[in-house]
Amino acid sequence: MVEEYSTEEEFLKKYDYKSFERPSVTVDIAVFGVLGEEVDSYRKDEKKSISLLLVKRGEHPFKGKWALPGGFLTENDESVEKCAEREVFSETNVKPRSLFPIGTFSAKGRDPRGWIISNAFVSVVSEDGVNAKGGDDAAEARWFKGNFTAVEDSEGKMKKLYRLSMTSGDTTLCALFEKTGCHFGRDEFKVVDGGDFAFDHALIIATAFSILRSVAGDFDMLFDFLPERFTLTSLQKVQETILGETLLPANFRRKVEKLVVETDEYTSGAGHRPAKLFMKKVD
Amino acid sequence: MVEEYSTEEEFLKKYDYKSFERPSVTVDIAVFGVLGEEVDSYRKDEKKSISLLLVKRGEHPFKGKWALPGGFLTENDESVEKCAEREVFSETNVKPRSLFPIGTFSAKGRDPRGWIISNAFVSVVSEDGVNAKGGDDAAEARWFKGNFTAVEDSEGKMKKLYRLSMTSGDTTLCALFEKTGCHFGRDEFKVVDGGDFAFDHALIIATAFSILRSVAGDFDMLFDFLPERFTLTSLQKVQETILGETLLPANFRRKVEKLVVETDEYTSGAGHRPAKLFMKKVD
DNA sequence: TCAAAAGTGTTGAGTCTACACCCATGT
DNA sequence: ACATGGGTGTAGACTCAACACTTTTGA
Repeated sequence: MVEEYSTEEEFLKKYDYKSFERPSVTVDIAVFGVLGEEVDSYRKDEKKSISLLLVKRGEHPFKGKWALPGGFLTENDESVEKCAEREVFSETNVKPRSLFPIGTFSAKGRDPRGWIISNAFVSVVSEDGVNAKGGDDAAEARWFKGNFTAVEDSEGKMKKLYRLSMTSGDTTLCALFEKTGCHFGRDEFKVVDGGDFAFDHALIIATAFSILRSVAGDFDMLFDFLPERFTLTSLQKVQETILGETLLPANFRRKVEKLVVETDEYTSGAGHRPAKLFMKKVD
Repeated sequence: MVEEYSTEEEFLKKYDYKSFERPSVTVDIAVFGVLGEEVDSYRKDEKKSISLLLVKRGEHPFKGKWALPGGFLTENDESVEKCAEREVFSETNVKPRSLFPIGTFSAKGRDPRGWIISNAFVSVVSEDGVNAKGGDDAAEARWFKGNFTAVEDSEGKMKKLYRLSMTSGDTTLCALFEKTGCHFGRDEFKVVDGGDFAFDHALIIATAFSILRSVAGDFDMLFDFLPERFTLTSLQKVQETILGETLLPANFRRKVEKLVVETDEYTSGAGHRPAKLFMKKVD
């Protein structure tokens, strides 16, 4: 490689870029949705919660553990985004509304099979087209209700601990993290207890939750969780769910009114006053 | 691989994760600094400008073109961050203050040598310890004064065009982009004219500038451009340079006063009233 | 009738912007 | 003396959180 070549063409013919030691590359996607739960009274609206799609691994390593959907980058010249889109579709039968890169995870030892690095993404799917099912190599795919919050440390100690808790039916997965810093407005975490997640997926999930929350003010992203037509309250619920706090309806309406256009449609059959349906403003 | 293995151990022994087709992996870093330019009057302070480190390629492909510092991930089990840090140090002799992942670039055809994907980073170095010089395989390393702004389209056409212009001495590099969207608060660009940059580095640089600007309000990041002790005006200049707009000093001081602690040191010999030196508050 | 959500109006606290003004320095 | 940046004060504009209040529906 220190040899001299006179033309680029000649160089390329002799150059073997595969002759070096190199990692294998995977893609993992944190697919988020804001899904509804049934509720008691006919008057009340659905309670929403932030949900994340996980698949139970059908093969070694981590056979039987829960992991993010994803897979190897093996199709020649396929981009990581295309690969991520393909993997999400094969697990959910839904084309993701958006796909956002949240970093490459490449810490030593993250995969027992060897030197394998993962390009992680956050993806958002809308509540209407959601029907997860285990596809190809995944034994089972399920939506987990997720929660990622700072925990109060027992008096005195100043470590910033965060707990991830994910529930689906009778299955609950937990993990514990320490916040190690904040750069470029993005929190960084270290795993204290990886729980029962496969690979380093606990860390990827924590990062995904943190980044999702940090962009909770971006309404273009919030729209992706909803159908084309939606009520302002459902939009508010999405933001509240991601932020983990409630907002005052009057103030929320004023904030979003420049970002939406009203339609002439209304909801009905909800046990209370009908709500006007809105659409995202395209301008 | 569809065979059944009873234990994870047995599986790992037989599993050859390298048997699949896979890309080679590189790391490219947009190293930013806010550097001063000499000025005429003894009274005036240095004019600052946002600068980016580029290296002139000494080898094919793109021999003689300017590229971001970077290199292949070839050292077994090395993480992408470690690799990026090592590459920056070998080009600048400066440990980067911070390193922020801005995505993986993997579009088909981005590298003429074949299927090679790049993990891109933004890095910030402080103005005091900057002494760029061409290291190992790079023929020459130089700081380019950079500019990335929207251009007014000649009447009517609504395409959102952006121009990147980089200057170092008598060398000027230009490229043109179209903004294709905005997801998660991050602008996305398509190359209209890649100019004289190597590989797809025009696109990586545009993305880097855009992301840097989007986090210009994060003071922790701004501090990384400065020495440990600094004047409030120099901090203001850094933010102004990145934002591309001027701010009112009185308002700026009020905004940052909670984020810094004063020292008992002052500047001197500046041809005007001395300025108190401040430090980043750690809390 | 009434609980729940849809939707409007208002007030006061706090923040931000723009500008006016004085201070200290090296040549 | 004076241009230049360092630094403080303040009035008006603007934004936003909080709360009060009216409307409309399905059972």
